[in-house]
Amino acid sequence: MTLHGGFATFNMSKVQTVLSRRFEGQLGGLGSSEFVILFHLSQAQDESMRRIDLADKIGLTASGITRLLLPMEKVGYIKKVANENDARSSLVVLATGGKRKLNDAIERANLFCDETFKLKSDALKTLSKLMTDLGGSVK
Amino acid sequence: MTLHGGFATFNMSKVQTVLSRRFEGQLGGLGSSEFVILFHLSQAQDESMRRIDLADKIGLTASGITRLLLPMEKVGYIKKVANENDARSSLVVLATGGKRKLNDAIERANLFCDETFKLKSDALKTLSKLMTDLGGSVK
DNA sequence: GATATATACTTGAGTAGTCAAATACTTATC
DNA sequence: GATAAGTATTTGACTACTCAAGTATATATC
Repeated sequence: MTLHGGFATFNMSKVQTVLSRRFEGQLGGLGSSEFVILFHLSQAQDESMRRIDLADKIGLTASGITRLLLPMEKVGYIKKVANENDARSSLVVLATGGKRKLNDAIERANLFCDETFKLKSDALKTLSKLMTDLGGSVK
Repeated sequence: MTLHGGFATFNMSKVQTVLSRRFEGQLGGLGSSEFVILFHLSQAQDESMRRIDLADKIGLTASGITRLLLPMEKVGYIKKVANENDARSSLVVLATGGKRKLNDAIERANLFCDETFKLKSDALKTLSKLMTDLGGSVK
């Protein structure tokens, strides 16, 4: 049945908007995309990435990244560093302000996740795996 | 492990944005939320719903619905009908223009789904069920 | 080593929402 | 039947993006 995919995406869209709206309220003034950016930076080698790789990683466009990073640089969450090997791209580096904010947000996020997913841990494992697979293959 | 939920939602967010961006391109000028609205209207009794129920169904706020419906009424996809039983709310009714547009979009959507989910049909069934459950329980 | 093509990023203009406050009606309580 | 509290919708001001086009640099080809 071909609409399987359609229904899955309808509901995914709903779950995602509702969840991320609620999630955002728990993040201490951080947008959920900002949180994800800081998180990925913290996991990356040297806590830095090219903007384009960041965009791919989280599924936004390059221009979306530019617009999101602008205010984050102003308040000192990230820094912009020239790329020696390729002058077209600059590197985004996690700054100390961003590290502090991220750790704070992770604590809140953990509480939120515990609360939200308390009773659904089997389904959650399945979901997590599915999403990780899909997240890697979608382009 | 508490971050299970976090990772699941990160990836869900990515899958969702990427997928819905691509989906939208296949819809013949319809936004993906517009598509979902028309679809739910077509399934509803008398092809009509209260705005607030529509909002709950698809996970948007009432004001989001207001803004989305405005242009859709202008181009004749839906109509606004007073509610006899409760003058606070008006009913949204699927109009002929919307029906035509929806059928057209469903055909395209089917092609898109076949194409996108071709090789992933097991995972898809699981995903579909999971999302339907979650979509019902999330609030 | 010029020329074409591709990549990384930014910018202008627009869209699809959000939240908080305002309006208009309904329901419950006394 | 007035008054309070709740529900449905709209509006103003804002955010978080998108796409298309532009700029700057890099890479491949001849």
